[in-house]
Amino acid sequence: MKKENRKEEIILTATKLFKKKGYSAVTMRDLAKEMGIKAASLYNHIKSKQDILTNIIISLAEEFTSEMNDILNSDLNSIDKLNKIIAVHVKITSNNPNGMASLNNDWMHLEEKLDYYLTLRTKYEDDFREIIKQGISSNEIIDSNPEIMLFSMLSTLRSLYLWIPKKEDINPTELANNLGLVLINGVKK
Amino acid sequence: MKKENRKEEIILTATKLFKKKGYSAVTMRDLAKEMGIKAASLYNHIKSKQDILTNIIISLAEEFTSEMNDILNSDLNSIDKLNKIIAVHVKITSNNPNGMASLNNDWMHLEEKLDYYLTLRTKYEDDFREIIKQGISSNEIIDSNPEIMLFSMLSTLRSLYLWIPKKEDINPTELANNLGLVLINGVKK
DNA sequence: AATCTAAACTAACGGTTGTTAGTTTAGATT
DNA sequence: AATCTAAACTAACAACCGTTAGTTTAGATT
Repeated sequence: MKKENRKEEIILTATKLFKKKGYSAVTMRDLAKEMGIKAASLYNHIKSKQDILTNIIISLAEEFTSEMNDILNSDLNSIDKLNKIIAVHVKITSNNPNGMASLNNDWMHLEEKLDYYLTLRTKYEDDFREIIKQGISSNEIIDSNPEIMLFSMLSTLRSLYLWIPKKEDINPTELANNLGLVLINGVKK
Repeated sequence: MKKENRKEEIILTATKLFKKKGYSAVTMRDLAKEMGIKAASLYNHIKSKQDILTNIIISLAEEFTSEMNDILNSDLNSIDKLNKIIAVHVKITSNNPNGMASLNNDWMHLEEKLDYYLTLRTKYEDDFREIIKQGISSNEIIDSNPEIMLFSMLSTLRSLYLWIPKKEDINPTELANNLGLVLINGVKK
């Protein structure tokens, strides 16, 4: 099926445009023009505009869920689990920074799949929080507000999509390491 | 002029809707319905949809600029300057979390004022970066990549708008203190 | 009582939206 | 050579968009 190739091209182009202007501001005519075809032709490959967004977001959300499950099933200590989470965010974001923009900013425009997305997201955050609490119990992490620590780390990781494309010179492994140091050890000497 | 009151009500309502769905997805009819009037009536008070967005974003951006200037003109050491920056973000975001959503997510839909906004933002980031570098020079901050430290702190601070409204029980001063600890000292024991 | 005015209203505009229906094109398969 | 099919096309749709023009309403000022 060549159709799948073309569909992926369309989704990739849409992802780029969604990053720049947001889902709602991108029209099917914008997308078609960027592809060099007419808007109606898009419908030979995709079901709807909605369908494109769903495709972008759900596949990423499921990737995060899968990686989190691997980490939970590992026997790493809490700090190393946090380092692993950081590495996962760097990896997934490096592979598709534009898609991460949609995940972060346009999830509310999902329709049928909105509830499913929210389920995955809540589960991910719960798992993340549990790792932090576990680290506090085992005396690896300071006994401070776990909610604030979760929020701070997750905010930074969710913003990677803005930052990674601007620093193509830095390599993902090195970035994950440096980021781990800053997030886990702080900036103070 | 009573007109100013009504205008502010409209902007406040628009800010709430923009937070929920983004600027492009909110129509003037949505906004009017939320106000309990007809779309055309909005134009007795505001110039255009664009004008509302500009109003929301530019006033916030100028507030940040002004606060940053105060910090630069202070004689605090670098770590205390960082703590001050954190407190400023918590304060401004607490006062207008919905507006911060527009600042973060809809700035690209500014038209005439886009260049001005970008000038303010770049200046703010440059000043922030310079404080970090100064802290490295004076041996207060670890000699790690300042770009990564800037990115990490700024990401967390820019995400406060998502978090503050969900935690109304926490007081702003306490939040700023805890956040300062986490961002500056890290989470590791 | 007559006048003014802020703020709502109705009606409509030209343009844009996502999408469908039906048609054409050109290369691959029989 | 005849047939099939993926993928483009043109044309059009009903709905919705931001905005303007002109009118009505009701309370305050003269």
